[in-house]
Amino acid sequence: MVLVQGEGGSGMTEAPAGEDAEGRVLDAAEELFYAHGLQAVGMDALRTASGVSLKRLYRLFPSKEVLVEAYLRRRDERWRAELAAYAGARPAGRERLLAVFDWLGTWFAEPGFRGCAFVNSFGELGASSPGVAAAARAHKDAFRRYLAGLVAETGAPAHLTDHLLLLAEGAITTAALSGAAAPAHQARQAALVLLDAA
Amino acid sequence: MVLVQGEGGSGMTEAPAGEDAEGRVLDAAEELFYAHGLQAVGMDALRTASGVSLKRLYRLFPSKEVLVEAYLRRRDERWRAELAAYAGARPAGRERLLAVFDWLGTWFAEPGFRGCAFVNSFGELGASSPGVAAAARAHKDAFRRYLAGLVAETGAPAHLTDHLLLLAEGAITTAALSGAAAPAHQARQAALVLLDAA
DNA sequence: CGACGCGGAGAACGATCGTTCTCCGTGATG
DNA sequence: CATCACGGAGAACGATCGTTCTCCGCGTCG
Repeated sequence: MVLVQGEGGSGMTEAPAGEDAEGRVLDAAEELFYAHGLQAVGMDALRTASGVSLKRLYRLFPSKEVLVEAYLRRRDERWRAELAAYAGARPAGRERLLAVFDWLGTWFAEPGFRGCAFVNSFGELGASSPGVAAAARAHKDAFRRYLAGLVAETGAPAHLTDHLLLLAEGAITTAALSGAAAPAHQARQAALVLLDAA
Repeated sequence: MVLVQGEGGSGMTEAPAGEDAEGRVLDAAEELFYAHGLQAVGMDALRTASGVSLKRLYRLFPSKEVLVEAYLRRRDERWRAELAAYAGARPAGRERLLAVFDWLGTWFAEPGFRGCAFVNSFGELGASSPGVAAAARAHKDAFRRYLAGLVAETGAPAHLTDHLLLLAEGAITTAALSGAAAPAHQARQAALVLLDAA
């Protein structure tokens, strides 16, 4: 009967940080994994940062690899939701499509910006972890599909999607390496040229 | 007197693989670090792959970090030399500039291609190793300078350099994640549009 | 021919990591 | 009030890593 042991047992016994244990673990994972890399963050650091005991942590995520994949999944969802919310506030068409690059600019300017979490994770573990590689590919595919939708709204030919995707990816990488937000504006300018030529 | 202990002592005692110890270590480092990542490759794997004893390895490179930076330095030089040789064989101007993207296509199609070694290294250790971060920035700066020279040869405005740089970076990342060489052609098409519009 | 010193193979060392286990306090239950 | 099961803190464990040390063979030089 009581074998459920799913959440807090008898309904919300304690909730120190206004969130449940899984949420606090994922918050800590997102902050630490993104800032320091996957291998550089140990389970003990996650435990300290989240305040969730090691035992509970391993019941929620049976291995570090599972936790890493959960981190990537949630980051993908949040990242795309943020982008969609930002661009969705602009009128459909060229303006919304170009807003993607404006949003990149605000992202690049955030403190602690360190490039694309999926590119970084893929570079670090993609060769040895099929799960990480698959998560990175899924993220990029989803981003491309979103971009394709915006391109279609402008009536531009579909192949423009790939060109703009390259500009966006290049801007993310270049902003991460250089530490500047300027690549977002440069990408927007180039995108405008491609859009006008299409 | 004999305190020099620089190379082989009394002139080339043995050279199993047609190269000196430092060269063999760097060859092994380039292959293993690029294929598996920096942290995933231990000094013991380098020793086995290079055939150079641990003692000698540590005399050549006093720490793993020094070896990693030497690997990045040499990879930067070789990468740019290959690119320059390929593009330099084409007539100066638009053709040579576009040849950069052709060369990217041949690179992407190589077996074992796993993206930009500098982006991968930066994502993995850039946050904790200033040397790795500096090497990555130096590589990207050098590539940008080379591209700027080619742009200047075409008579196009200087700001085209940054736009083409974003296309190239985006192609590298996208090719790595997707495992396809197509991004090189897409980037070339987009570059042609930008070039025509300039 | 005998002593020496360099270099290689690999054991050893201390640190750290992912994962599991032990011990103890606590809160609910009869 | 006594019992018990659960969860937390953190020690323990085995593996692995970067780095150093030991031991030994072998070529060199007086």
